[in-house]
Amino acid sequence: MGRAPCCDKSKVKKGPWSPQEDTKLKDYIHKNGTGGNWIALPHKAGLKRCGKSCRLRWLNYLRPDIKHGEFSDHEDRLIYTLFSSIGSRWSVIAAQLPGRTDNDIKNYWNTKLKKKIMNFISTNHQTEKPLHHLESVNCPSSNYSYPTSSSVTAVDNHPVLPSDDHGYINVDMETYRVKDNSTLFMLEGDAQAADCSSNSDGRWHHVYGSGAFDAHNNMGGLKTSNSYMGIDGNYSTMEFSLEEFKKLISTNLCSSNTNNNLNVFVDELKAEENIMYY
DNA sequence: AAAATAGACAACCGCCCTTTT
DNA sequence: AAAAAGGGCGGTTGTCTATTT
Repeated sequence: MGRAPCCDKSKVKKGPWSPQEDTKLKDYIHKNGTGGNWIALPHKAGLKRCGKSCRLRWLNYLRPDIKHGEFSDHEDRLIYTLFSSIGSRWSVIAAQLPGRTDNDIKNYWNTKLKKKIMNFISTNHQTEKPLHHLESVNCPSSNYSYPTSSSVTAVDNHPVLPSDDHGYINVDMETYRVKDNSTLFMLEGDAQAADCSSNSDGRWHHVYGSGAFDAHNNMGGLKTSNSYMGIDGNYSTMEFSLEEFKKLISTNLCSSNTNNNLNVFVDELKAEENIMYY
């Protein structure tokens, strides 16, 4: 037996909201707030709607701080970066984009952004770089969990990076060769993170902390145990060769300390051995 | 011009988790 | 401690509009 429905569906209006209904809901909430009970709200507000429907309408559309309109390139990159690392946890992603709702982002991803990115990866134009660098992102919470190989799927012919049961990717660096200087790697840990990019001569530089959330100290900034990472958003820039870079990663992955485990994602690989973490 | 199809996004459903009783 | 209720979330569907046939 399933759980009882939250309201009598036969007495409740469904489908698109009319402007009159919107006004009623807005007026009621402006005067009284939500009262901490969405189920009781429609009756009090004189709406023949399910409480959940009212909640959704308010949170996704009527709320005054909602941002409507086009997504910026910055937002595109942020969504892509977060989706690459945590998958379709839209509410977590939305929390990083002020004014955007999970529903909005989900719709945007499914209808536009995914195609845009797939198109970019498959056509692989040197001159076109809609997502040409990764955003620095904060780890959303202390119980940040990574998708494991069982929860990720290959897109087209792009293989999926293997990961262990804890979601940490087993990096076989031999698999990933830098074909040109536009290849990007992103490192991310549960309490600290680093971005890497390469400069024109193909050497790695800008290995820096991204101001990740430190779950253990409950504050921004990075652990200082790794000298190449910046502290409190102050990036310390060092140059790394690819070999040094590989060593850096393997050192961290070998650590038994969770804080030092790094998760590796590959973005925008432009070689025939393209790898997509999805 | 009309019908069919595709695109966009609002809205719903059902499940899960947390809080309350 | 257990059951019920409420809230939150992600997947999916429904509806409206734009574009193509």
